[in-house]
Amino acid sequence: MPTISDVAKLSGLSKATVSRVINNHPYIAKEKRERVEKAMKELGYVPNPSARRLRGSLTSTIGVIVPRIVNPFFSYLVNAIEQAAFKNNYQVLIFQSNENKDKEIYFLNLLKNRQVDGIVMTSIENDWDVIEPYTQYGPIVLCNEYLNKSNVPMVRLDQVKGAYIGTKHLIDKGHTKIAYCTGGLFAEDGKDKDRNKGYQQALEEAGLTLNPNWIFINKHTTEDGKKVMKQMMAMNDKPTAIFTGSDEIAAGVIIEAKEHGLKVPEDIAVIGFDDQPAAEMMEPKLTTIRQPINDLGEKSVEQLISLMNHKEAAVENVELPVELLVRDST
Amino acid sequence: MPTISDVAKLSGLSKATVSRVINNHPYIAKEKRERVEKAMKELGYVPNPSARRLRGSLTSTIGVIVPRIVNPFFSYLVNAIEQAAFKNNYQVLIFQSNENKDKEIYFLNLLKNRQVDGIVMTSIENDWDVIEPYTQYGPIVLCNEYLNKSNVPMVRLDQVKGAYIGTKHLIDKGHTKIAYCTGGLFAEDGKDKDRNKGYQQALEEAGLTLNPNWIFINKHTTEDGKKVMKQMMAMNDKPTAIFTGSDEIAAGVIIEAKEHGLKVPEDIAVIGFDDQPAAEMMEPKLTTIRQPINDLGEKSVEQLISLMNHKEAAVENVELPVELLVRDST
DNA sequence: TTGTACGCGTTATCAC
DNA sequence: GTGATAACGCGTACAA
Repeated sequence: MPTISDVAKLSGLSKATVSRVINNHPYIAKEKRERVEKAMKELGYVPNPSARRLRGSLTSTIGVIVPRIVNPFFSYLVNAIEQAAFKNNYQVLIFQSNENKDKEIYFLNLLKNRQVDGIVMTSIENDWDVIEPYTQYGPIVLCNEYLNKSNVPMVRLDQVKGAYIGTKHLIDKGHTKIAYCTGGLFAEDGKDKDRNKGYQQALEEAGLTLNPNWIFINKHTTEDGKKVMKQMMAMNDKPTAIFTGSDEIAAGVIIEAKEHGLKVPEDIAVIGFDDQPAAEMMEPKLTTIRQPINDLGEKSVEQLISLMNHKEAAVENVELPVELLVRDST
Repeated sequence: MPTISDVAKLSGLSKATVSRVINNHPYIAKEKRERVEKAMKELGYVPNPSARRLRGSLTSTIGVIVPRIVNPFFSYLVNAIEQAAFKNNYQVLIFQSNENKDKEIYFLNLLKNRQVDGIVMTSIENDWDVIEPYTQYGPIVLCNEYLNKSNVPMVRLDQVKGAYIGTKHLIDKGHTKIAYCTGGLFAEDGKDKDRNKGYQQALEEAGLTLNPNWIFINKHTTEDGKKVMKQMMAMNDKPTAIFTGSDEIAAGVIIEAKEHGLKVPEDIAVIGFDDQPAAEMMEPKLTTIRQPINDLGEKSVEQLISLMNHKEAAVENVELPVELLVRDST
């Protein structure tokens, strides 16, 4: 592994000059620049990022923290971020927090140590109070997450509207008994609170009252969806439609419904969330809410880069629109 | 960002002693060790990985190169690798090559620069001749890839058997006209050559002759699957079954078949590959070949770690078994 | 058992 | 325009 000194020696110039060539400084004699470049090529020289970082210069590297990479939503988001970063000559480090607080802290420390110039967080495990101190070492952008603190840049989706248009769509189809799944606890304040609001808003507007029996909390997976369907079938007063909160849950609901001879959407209408690839593979094809994942990634990177370049760039909050995709399950 | 000197100052000891504490050296007085630990906590000290790497010590970091993270096969594989690495106190850096040769080289250079101690490659874009030189800087393990060079550790699946048991299953079901999709060119030597072999072997054993019209090359996506189905319908002599090579392609075939009123498996039997989550969500549920992705990741990491620890550990080639999952599409 | 001093590869400062 | 040189934070040989 050749170093800058090797290049200097081979080209018969000083380390300083070589460094200047590497970093595109002005005022270098054409002839010397070429000698350096030739030497670099000859030795297969590559600058050592550790040394650069240690020296204090920027690293052209940003980090992305995701909870679980196997979740398609996040793998698509990571991809979008990676593409956008690459366009801007940034390299991406991907971290999986596994919803673990300690791992999250570990990754944030990479900011402290200049391993990365900035971080995109697509989930938050720790309280903001413990994350906040890290912002002094470099910018942190919240992507798809949302906090009631004012000084954090956030890029996110209009979740209220997502749940609202989904529920509204079911109402427009004539449904009045609409079940609802949430990944959280259906609390005023907490996970998925925006979606809860959208759901309730649509109900209210239509003059429908919320039936607590039809609210399913802490649901995430296809298995959860199956369980939900089982529970609904055991009810005396059964819902005729369900807003599931994710395509996975929707899949479980549909599988279980068919298992028992129920027809979708005739007996039970189902609406998903995310528009994952599987949504189109199901039978019936799933009506769902599409989230502009690519925009989400792009805006986050833009935001981060501008923050990295001008320390005091305006902290901007971006809210992206979601979209209803009507297919065959409603 | 406090440094080792700050800790030394605060604890009233030397940098050397602090360093020893950090690295768990023997022969440190209990009392001093505690003073150091107290100081570290007090300052929120975290060692700077760049400095460590520069100094030449190992980094407890391994890199994983994947072609596209949005491909569920790879996101699950990355997850498996990450979990296994974490268990062994290794950190994982994930790189997406996007099937780009230059990006691959860029990542391999991180090995040269000691950014990572070793690399798991789950795909290979460049010729081995250009990758090989990098092995002198640290171990490279091929995971799910396969090369006819003897000195590279490889952990992979028995693809011959995968295609064989899939095709055999269709034959056992009474099919004699079995189409086949490959991601490659159906050449003797090249991408997917093992699967090609398995397919042909099963055919031969059953005394069936291969019909070139039923071989579809360069297929990868759900869209490709739809096209394949269209092509098959336009044939005079139509296959009654198809080995698709991936669950995505299988999904496309099934969607298109149903679109045209064909019944699966009565009119056309379909078998996938991978056992992705979507396989169970489809209607009919997809018969497919399950690959032991977790084992694949675990073995690769094991292999890599043993190579990193004992320079001259035995280069081991592991071949993992695949499994047929019979569901409703055949 | 502890401390001193050097070097890892790079870039910025200063002097020429 | 170019070249010495110090400094970034750390780990280790050597000395004590």
